[in-house]
Amino acid sequence: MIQKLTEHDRENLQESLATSGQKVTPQREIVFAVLLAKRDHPTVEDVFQRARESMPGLSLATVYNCLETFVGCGLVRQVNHERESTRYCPNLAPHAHFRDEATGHVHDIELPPEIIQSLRSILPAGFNSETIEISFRGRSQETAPRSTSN
Amino acid sequence: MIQKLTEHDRENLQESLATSGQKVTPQREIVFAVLLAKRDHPTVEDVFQRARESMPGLSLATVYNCLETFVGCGLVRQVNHERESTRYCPNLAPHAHFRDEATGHVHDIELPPEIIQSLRSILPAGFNSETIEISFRGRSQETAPRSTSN
DNA sequence: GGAATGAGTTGGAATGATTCCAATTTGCAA
DNA sequence: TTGCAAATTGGAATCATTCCAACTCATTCC
Ligand SMILES: [Mn+2]
Ligand SMILES: [Mn+2]
Ligand SMILES: [Zn+2]
Ligand SMILES: [Zn+2]
Repeated sequence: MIQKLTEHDRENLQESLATSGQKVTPQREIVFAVLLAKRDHPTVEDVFQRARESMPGLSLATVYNCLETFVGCGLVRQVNHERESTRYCPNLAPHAHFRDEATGHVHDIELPPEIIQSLRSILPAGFNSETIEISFRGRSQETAPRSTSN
Repeated sequence: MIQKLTEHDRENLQESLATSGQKVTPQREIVFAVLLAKRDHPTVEDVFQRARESMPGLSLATVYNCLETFVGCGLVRQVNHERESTRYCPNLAPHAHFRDEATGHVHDIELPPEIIQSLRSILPAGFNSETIEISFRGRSQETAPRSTSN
């Protein structure tokens, strides 16, 4: 069900792992491919189900391990909303998340650099932030079904 | 250990509860007082410990219940960071949170209305958001020990 | 080659915050 | 008083995540 990684994506995976002294494995390839295949912010369980179609023996523990590894080497971001299961996002561009309360879907919202700047500027002296997380909650008129893009 | 609610705070509690058809109880008074006494974004467990000093028989379940009730009637906000325990905040003014990775402390960051506006404006058409949450993560030069105000 | 080494994987057990539930207790109202 | 409905309580159940010990597999070293 899951298509192989493109040459480019595979290289990206390989290099990112290499920088933190880790290797590409069949499991990591598939988990990464699953994330790229459908960018709908899947939970670990979602990833597990999808990845299993290509690799039936894959274990849930390994999915947790792979995702943790990817987060560690900056290949993907974790996305948390309230107390729900953690979701994973391979979009590395600065962006916020919009959580549709009706459907549970999570959408990426592009974040202009000037907004990020103005946010940083509201921090009092002495506060140094490496990370800013912004999440919206509400309803959206769930438009285009959103293709199963790359 | 915990001082009683001021006349003003008690009224506030009473009215907020009333609007959603609920009543003031000794447990709710104490839990609310605990939140107001030390605005350090305590976890449920923190609140439980502090409240027990004034009411030894108080149960953890009740603390969960009270806090849920307060969130429901808009008296306090929940604050989540990553996968950690939920924290509670009685500051109703629009504000972001800064989580100090060194100490674990959570600080309120005032949020100017124009920032909120500009954030709303980045939402594509069709997205209606009722809530925006902003959280910073980083280090702060932990200044003034922050008084046990109010 | 064949053993040693070490990262990665696996299944299942352990954790821990939160939720559920059934039994009491409480505050009012009939 | 008696009866109710809401609130409280203690303990069990949930469930995402973490932990762990055994196993696999590729690579390095005689
Ligand atoms: Mn969607
Ligand atoms: Mn502090
Ligand atoms: Zn995203
Ligand atoms: Zn706050």
